[in-house]
Amino acid sequence: MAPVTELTVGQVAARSGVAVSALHFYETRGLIRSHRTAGNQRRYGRDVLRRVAIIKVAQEVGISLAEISAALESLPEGRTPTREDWNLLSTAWRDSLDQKISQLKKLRDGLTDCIGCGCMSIDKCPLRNKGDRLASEGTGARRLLVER
Amino acid sequence: MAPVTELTVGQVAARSGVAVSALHFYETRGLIRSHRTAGNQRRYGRDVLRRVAIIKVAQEVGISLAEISAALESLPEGRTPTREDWNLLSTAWRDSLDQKISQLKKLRDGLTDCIGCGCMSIDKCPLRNKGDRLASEGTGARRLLVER
DNA sequence: CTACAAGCTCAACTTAACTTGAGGTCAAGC
DNA sequence: GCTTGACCTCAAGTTAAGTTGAGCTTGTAG
Repeated sequence: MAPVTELTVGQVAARSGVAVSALHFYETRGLIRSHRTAGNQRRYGRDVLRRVAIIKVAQEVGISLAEISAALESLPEGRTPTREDWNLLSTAWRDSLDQKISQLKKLRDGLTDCIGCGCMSIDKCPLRNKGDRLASEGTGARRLLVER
Repeated sequence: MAPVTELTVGQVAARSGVAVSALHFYETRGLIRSHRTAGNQRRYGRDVLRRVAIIKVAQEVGISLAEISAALESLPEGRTPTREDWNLLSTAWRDSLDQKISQLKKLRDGLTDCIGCGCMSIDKCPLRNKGDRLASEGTGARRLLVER
């Protein structure tokens, strides 16, 4: 077979809709890999497109690069996901999405309940108390964001 | 009437579950206000607790400090929200929450549909195409995050 | 064979929302 | 009246996910 067409960064960028600088960045983070030409330029196999696609989907679902990286690395041989692997990943990610959705729903319902009550009374407000509990849990550096 | 008890930063921090440094920070951002004692220490009225409560709730809903600040400032006289104001704010924020939820749902359903298809085929995958469209929209600096 | 586009590396900048630290002041208990 | 804990200011650091720019090399089309 003729060797599969290899792609340059520019081509991958164009086809994947990700900036060249982002591809470089992903590479430093170990999310994608490339080999180099004699002239030190990157060349990618076609599988990089799938990898990048997965990265983007996962990001849209609110998964951090670190987590994505971990998920990809957890695959045997660190290979680009096959259909089977993709089943596992997407199922897991869908679950995390589900969780996030139900969290937001809880929040929305809390907000809805609070409309008109005008309470925010520190002791009684359900939304408030959530925060209080969180805060009283420790004095160390607190999380930057809501637990997801 | 005896003057309403005033609170120190430390007390506000303890009662609101927000770090002292965060309160200072909110002040520089104009989210809360304080007056000073002869010795240049901050003193807060009780209403600051409600303000901080609102800030935290809004943040949990995924609203940025900038937006919160704008919302609070949009109130006549920049006052701490009354029950009426709170109705307006929480309704608006609930709507934005609703939007976010339905966006995530769409994403989840896309993910669900894609399970097993293993496609990620750049052309056919609905999730993929979303990204592609975004990318082909311009060559300028691209958004840091998904539009919310 | 010579432009000029596309690549390369590395360092620095960006935004949000704070935290941490240094160096100095204030206040309250004993 | 002194010690200790709470405050103060201001500058710099932190994390995520990239982007931007400078200075230099490759590769390709005419």
